[in-house]
Amino acid sequence: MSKFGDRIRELRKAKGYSLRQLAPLVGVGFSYLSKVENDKLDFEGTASESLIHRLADVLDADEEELLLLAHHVPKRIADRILEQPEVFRALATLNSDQFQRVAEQVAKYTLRSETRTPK
Amino acid sequence: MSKFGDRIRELRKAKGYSLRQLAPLVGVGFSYLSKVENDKLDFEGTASESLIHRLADVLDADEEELLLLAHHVPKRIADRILEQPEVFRALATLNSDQFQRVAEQVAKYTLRSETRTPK
DNA sequence: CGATTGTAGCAGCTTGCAGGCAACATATGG
DNA sequence: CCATATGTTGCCTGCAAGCTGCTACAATCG
Repeated sequence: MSKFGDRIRELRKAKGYSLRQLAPLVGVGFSYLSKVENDKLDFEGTASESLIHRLADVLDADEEELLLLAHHVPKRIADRILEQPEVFRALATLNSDQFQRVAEQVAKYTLRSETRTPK
Repeated sequence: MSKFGDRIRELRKAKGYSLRQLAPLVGVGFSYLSKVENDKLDFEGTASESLIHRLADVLDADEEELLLLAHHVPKRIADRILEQPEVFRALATLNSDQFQRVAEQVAKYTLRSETRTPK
């Protein structure tokens, strides 16, 4: 269940790259990329944030999505947490129902701004 | 402006420990502790999460508070983010007003459960 | 004064992360 | 069948984080 690796492979194929083609574009060896895609890294863990950044760039992907799949907290979110720790600490304490309601409120605000720029 | 170091010193003094007394209790050298308190570490960065954990333990402090002061995202919060990424991504996108309103809703829920256990 | 405390510099050392390399297997097309 | 492109895997290495462990020195205080 390595969603991250699967997603990378998906994106790579969508661009028609082989491992050996993509590797130099993101500045690593092709064998390392294979391990990343199959979650077979020597150590316990995932690709570095900087590699994910380059991958997102070259593959025209959503960097935050990739970071999250690789179990990294994106900086944009981390910064907010460090600015307003109490809010996030409280948020993490809520039960599912309460959290769900907060999520709905957040969704409302988000929808509103998306509605202003329709296709 | 090293809030973290200052807080550690505060907690240590409150317990009446000297650097040389506290150091063995958390398993590091006293000179290293001094550097931690003064934010004068050889490298760019902060104390490790494991050291912060032991400090919180020995000093009877709030581990999450210390982690946040040291610019680490506590696991409990990180886990929530990885479970519900979309919510947190949206949350980080809100402007100050919107965020403020969400914060108030969260605070309400939190207050309610605190009210059930009065002093 | 002498003992304790904190500050600071510097030379290591250990571990884990990040990635390279070479050999191998597999597949595909002519 | 061969040649070439592709993906997989094991081992090996470089480097930086996060310390240790001195040493020396200044400040404080009883």
